[in-house]
Amino acid sequence: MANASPGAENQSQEERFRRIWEVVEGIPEGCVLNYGEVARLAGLPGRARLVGRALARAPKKRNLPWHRVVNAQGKISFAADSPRGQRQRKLLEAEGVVFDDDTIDLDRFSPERAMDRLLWGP
DNA sequence: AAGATGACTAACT
DNA sequence: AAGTTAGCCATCT
Repeated sequence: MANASPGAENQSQEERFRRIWEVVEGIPEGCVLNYGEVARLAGLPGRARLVGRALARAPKKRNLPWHRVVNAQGKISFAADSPRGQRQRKLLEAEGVVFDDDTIDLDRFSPERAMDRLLWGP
């Protein structure tokens, strides 16, 4: 039988998650990327929501820098007063990401910009 | 099994 | 500036 096992259908989904996790792992310290961007880089354009799902289901074991993913407005996608929201903000601030009234300047803290800093200096 | 939900976003009011 | 709408689609009820 070609694909009667329940696991077979989940294979491609697992594959997508893995690609998303790989992209997130590639975000340098002190940088952030938004969900849509991560999706694009993972070869899944237009599927920002899938990135959120993938992060929610990421194995703890993997030690993903999940906190470096924020929404397209440069804001944390958890309520600012929620435990998760505060934890994410703390993690980011600890690596030098600056919040301007709950909002991060995505250009300033993009990995692209980090590369420019390396080449041209701050 | 069908409908709601959501760690989203771009495009419109 | 802030709210709504339409795409998105795997998971959860």
